[in-house]
Amino acid sequence: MKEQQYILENATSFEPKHIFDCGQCFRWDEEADASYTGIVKNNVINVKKVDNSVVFKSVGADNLEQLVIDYFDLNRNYEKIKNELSKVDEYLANSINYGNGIRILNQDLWETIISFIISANNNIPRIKGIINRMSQKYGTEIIWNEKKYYTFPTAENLSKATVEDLRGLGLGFRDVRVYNTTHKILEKQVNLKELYQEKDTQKVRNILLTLDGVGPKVADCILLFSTLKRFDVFPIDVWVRRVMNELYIKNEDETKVNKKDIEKLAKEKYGNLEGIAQQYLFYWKRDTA
DNA sequence: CCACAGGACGGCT
DNA sequence: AGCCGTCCTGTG
Repeated sequence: MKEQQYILENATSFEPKHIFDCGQCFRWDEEADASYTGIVKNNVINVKKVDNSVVFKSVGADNLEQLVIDYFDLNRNYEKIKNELSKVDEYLANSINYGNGIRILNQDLWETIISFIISANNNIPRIKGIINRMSQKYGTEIIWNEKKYYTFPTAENLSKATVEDLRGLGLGFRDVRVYNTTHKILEKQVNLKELYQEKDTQKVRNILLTLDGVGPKVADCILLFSTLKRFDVFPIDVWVRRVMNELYIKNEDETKVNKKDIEKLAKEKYGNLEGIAQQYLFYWKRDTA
């Protein structure tokens, strides 16, 4: 396989660390040379920021440039988005300054659904381990620079795993959820392609909520981080609850803060860009914790 | 030994 | 509709 390369010049709003460390993806690892290597669809891609350029390398991709433009959402003007959101208040402006290179990825919908079901009550190292083992067993091998990588398994391949198989990979109580959702999607009880036809985010969200293991937070993550690409959602995890409480609500006990209140506040302040605002706030709060 | 980590679910009031 | 115990596993 011949190695391909694509270089993005004058890359503002593109910082690999910000992108890969803001909790939206699980298949990227940092290399010794500060580049990142990850798996996108059937490709292994290496990303490195050099001065103001970003160098993408891969093998086997039909069109690396198009793949990268799609995945990293390069046609979206983040400078404009950041300018707009920075006007909201000083808090958000500061968090945007902190995570100025964040971009929200266009990740495969199926992969995003399963990944975030696994993320429930879980931490990132373990989530990544589970997904790696799953891919190793049910994905396809790719060799690059003499190292083995594995694509995320298709629904069809993953459906060959029994609940016990999944438990063996370390999914814990999420095994049944992944099993049920895999089969539900494969049997088209939920047709993923149809989700793209529906404009109303809440209707898509309600459909996602019928999947086992998909609750409010996971549904919002799927809507935001996948190719569904909805910004009018506001995933609330412990970190977002914490930061929203500290900045605005100021309840003595953050666990008592009502999710509805946070959602209302986010909608009022950040409007239809609330999903992107959430990423800056989350990254800032979690990274400085 | 226990607490807890990017929640969901089900069985209670 | 809200509250709360429970769910597997690795780490501190």
